[in-house]
Amino acid sequence: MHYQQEEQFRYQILAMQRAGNRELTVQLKELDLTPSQAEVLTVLNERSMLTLKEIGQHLICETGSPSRLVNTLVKNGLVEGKTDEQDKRARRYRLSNQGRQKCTAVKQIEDRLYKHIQSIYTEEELNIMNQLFTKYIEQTDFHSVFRKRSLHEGDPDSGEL
Amino acid sequence: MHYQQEEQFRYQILAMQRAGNRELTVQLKELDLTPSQAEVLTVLNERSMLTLKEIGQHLICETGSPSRLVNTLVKNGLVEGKTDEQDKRARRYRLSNQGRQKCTAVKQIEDRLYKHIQSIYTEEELNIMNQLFTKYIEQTDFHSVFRKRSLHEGDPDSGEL
DNA sequence: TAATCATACATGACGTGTCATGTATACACA
DNA sequence: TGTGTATACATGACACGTCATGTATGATTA
Repeated sequence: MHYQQEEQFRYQILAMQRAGNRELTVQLKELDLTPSQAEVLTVLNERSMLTLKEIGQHLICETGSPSRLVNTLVKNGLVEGKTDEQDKRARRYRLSNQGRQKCTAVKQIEDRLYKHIQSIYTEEELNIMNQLFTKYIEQTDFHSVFRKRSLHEGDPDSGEL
Repeated sequence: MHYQQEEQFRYQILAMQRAGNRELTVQLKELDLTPSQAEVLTVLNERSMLTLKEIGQHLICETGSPSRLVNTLVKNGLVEGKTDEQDKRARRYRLSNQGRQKCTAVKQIEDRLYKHIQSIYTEEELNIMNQLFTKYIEQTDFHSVFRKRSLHEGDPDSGEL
């Protein structure tokens, strides 16, 4: 078959993502959170008082602005938002106390996931894959997300907000 | 930071899948198809007269049975289904003529994607990643999908239907 | 045969990714 | 100032992945 490696690669990426997401979904259910919601909490835990647009720029999702996602978290009392004084179009969001508590619980669940990954791959193998992944992601819109969130190894800082 | 490599790995898998899916979505839009729908067509092109359950076992998706997905394709005239004679609970599906035509168009788009992957990675690099991915996927429900669809390199046959 | 359980599928619900569109505010500039 | 354009966000639409539940049919067995 033509492109056998490429086809396998494509579907295996899909399978890895789906499998990981399912695992996370199950674990996060006990916190009444979805993986997407947990990602927002994590972002707001690292940098507070972000606007919707800025939150979106830190997520591996959404071309547009994740208003529904954040509004669900506001409705559930995990995130507080208030209109920006300078720019009344924008709203700035931060974790509530309850949100901060959830966030530490999320961290524990993420740690479990990371331990699972460690049980499958050596640091060397992860390093190889991460470097190869970067080659692909560099060519996509997501590259800036990784820089902003300091998820790339050598990154000293994330640059401007 | 703890688990720096593992966290980067997790999010990069997500980003790769999202980026690839977006690219495919754009390309497939000119065929009025979604990536999921295209996957069903591809599966039915390789093996005809499958039941819903069997189709589901060949997709990288769905714990359950993808009835809506297939029904959309039936409604759009790309797939035909008829009740199984032996087992009246089951329905067997196959491509219509129109579905077969779409399928060749899908193949061209997939080839473009595979060429794009080739432009980023050498065969050697793909081989390394594929082997590492397999270590993860072996531990998930998706392992059987890859065997059934002969998407693993050494697979001589896919076993039973 | 009748009762029970398992299976194949359909369907409704929910959250989400994506796109298109609408609304309020900010800004630029004549 | 007023007018047009850009921006931040909200919202509706659609398809999908996931789960729970319902329905028809098949299989088992008392």
